[in-house]
Amino acid sequence: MYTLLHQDAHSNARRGQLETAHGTVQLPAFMPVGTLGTVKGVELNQLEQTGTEMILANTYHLSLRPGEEVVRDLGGLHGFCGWNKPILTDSGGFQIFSLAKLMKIDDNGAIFRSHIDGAKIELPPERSVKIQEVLGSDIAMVLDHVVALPNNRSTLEDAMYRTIRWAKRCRDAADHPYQKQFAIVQGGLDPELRRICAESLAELDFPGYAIGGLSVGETPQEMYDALDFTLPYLPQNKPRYLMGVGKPEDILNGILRGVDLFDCVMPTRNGRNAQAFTDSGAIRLRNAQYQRDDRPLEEGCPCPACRRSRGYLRHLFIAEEMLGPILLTIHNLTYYQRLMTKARQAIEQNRFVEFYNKQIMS
RNA sequence: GGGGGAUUUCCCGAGUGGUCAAAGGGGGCAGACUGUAAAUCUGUUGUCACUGACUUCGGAGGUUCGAAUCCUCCAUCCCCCA
Repeated sequence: MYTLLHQDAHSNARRGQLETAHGTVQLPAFMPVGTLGTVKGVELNQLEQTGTEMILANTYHLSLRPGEEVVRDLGGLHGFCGWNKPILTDSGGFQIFSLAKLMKIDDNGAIFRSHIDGAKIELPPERSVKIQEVLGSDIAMVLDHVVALPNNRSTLEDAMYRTIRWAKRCRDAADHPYQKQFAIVQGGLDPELRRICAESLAELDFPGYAIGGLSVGETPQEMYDALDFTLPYLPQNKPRYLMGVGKPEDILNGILRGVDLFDCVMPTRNGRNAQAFTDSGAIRLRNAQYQRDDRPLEEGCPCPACRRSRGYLRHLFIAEEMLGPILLTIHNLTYYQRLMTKARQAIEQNRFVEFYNKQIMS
């Protein structure tokens, strides 16, 4: 399912391809987040025009609402939401972190209090696998135990070993004609824990590997260091996915170190919150300085937002018009996908380091 | 003509003797957002020489150690009776 097309001559950056039941994804790739089966505010044709090839949806959230059987009866995740390209589902592991206040965990699994109606939701690894199979995503993630950083070693260690145990259970429970399962490396910022986790999971021979438990409170440099001491222990011939990351510079740092796949809410959420990404930095459109700014967000950007002036886009946000969040989300996704396209080209030409330096400087 | 009620910081509005530069909204300004409980949240919003001082609660005067708060007159607006 993974093909390494080209290895950059001067860095660990790799140009690859990921084949799934719903199409091929060019790597490195960025997946917009569509937790509930929709990339918030963006129609499918618009999403395709941003250059998006794969999106992410969420097991926990879709299981609560509308329920995985409903999704199955409406054509599976692809038919349900209308996106006929690759979809990856996260396992609910991130909710163990983000909904920690509503969650209890033991070795059997996570137990949530539904954030919608308070109902008790049991999520052992086997159930996460089953939900994802019923949803019918192309790639399913194992249920992992995500903990916040910084954290003490015993907590990190427990979460890491539990993640390995759960990965085995997920693999054993998996039974689907085309869905592939990715394992997730935990271990916080501890090199030894990361190595043990990566090596243990590698032995289980998953079709892909993710690095999880990052961008949860540590500094960017700590995250980059964690990549440096984790990636060497992951198989070269399998795709590597850095979960939940990130800012454009984080993504470039990931690619530089050999990451193939990313996802993050940042372009969509920040777009809804009036922040636009550009090569010259983020633009906070609500700021007064843009009131009479007649320039587009980014010169030469083909997205629909950039057919308007910054002043107009600001007006949409100040007036709380829904078009503002929609346009800015599309712009940010266009920006992210353009960045990925340029990164892929740079790798092919063995010029990724040069490209990286240029992007980081600006 | 007589009686009653109002006038608060950009707006609405709370505040009836000190703990009031004055609650709470709104608006403004700024910031955050990394496998989405997020079209959300946070800070700030009289001036300055800013751990202090000064100016401010329709206007003017007065009572008091002390007034947005009490008294007098004036201005403007609203309601009721003629």
